[in-house]
Amino acid sequence: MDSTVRPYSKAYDILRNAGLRPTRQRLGLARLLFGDGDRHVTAEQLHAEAASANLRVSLATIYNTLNQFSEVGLLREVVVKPGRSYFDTNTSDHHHFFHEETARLQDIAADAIAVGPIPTPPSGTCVERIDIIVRVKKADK
Amino acid sequence: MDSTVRPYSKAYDILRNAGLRPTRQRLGLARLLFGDGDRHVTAEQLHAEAASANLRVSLATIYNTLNQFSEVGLLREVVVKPGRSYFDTNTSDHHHFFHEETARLQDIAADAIAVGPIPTPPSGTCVERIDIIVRVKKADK
DNA sequence: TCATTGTTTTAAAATCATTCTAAACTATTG
DNA sequence: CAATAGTTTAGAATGATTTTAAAACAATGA
Ligand SMILES: [Mn+2]
Ligand SMILES: [Mn+2]
Ligand SMILES: [Zn+2]
Ligand SMILES: [Zn+2]
Repeated sequence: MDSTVRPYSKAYDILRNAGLRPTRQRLGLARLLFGDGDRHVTAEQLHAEAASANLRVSLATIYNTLNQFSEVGLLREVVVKPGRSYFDTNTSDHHHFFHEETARLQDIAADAIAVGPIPTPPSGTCVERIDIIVRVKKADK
Repeated sequence: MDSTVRPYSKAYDILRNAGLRPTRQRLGLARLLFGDGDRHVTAEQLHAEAASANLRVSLATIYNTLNQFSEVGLLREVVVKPGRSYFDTNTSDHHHFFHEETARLQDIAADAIAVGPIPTPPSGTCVERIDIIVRVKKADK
């Protein structure tokens, strides 16, 4: 609870619960990712942030960690832009604004968009997830 | 109209109307893309299809053409999967099922999903497009 | 505490989709 | 046709991501 006194205890618990070894790199990245509010990060962004925080982590480890965290449900991958993956610390049901110019994602609460019934999925398939992306751009004056 | 007699006349008109020179490559690709119903293709798929149809086109030209067609509104790019771009011959307002296992897209008519009002876009921005992707997977028995 | 063992990290190379370059080719216009 | 601008292409380059294999580390239980 008191992350001033034990700054890694929350990260530690998150990793323990997920069945991942609490290594220095994973603890540091978990703290950056889950320390403070919901986030949408790319691998490069997180890598830069880790460097700023004096956490030495290779880019390969950033990718490994983001993928592992996604596999165990700590993160969710969001696909909005060709050639780049975003990882979302908000794993609950919700949607996104995507700012085309700045390439930033912003959450939309699930209950902020009323979606009617979805057409019956093709036979033999079931719905796994519904993604709604509201692409916005700078309002042209 | 009668593409049996003048097999390229439709493709020719499409290119003329779009202000693109009717080259052999573009005519052939337009015929593959727009010849018969709505399609969702990747660059590699179209390249393979062109080869099967004895149309010699480099992959660079496939990419150039898909991008040019998208710029003039003949195609629309759909982002559903990290690391791969899909191009949709259906440029009208609609949504998609995405089959995770087969990586195939399938149209959902715009009026088949009732979407309530979207939350007000962040200040200074306006909505450019709303993408809904219903991810489906094989129904686990 | 220490040795053992399996896991993780990493630098570096590899991969894959896509774009770029610059030279050869082609459609268009006069 | 000739001249010109637009197009195609092989091959190189790019950029994100993954893989490799060797070194570093965490866990376990004498
Ligand atoms: Mn992934
Ligand atoms: Mn593009
Ligand atoms: Zn989100
Ligand atoms: Zn479509």
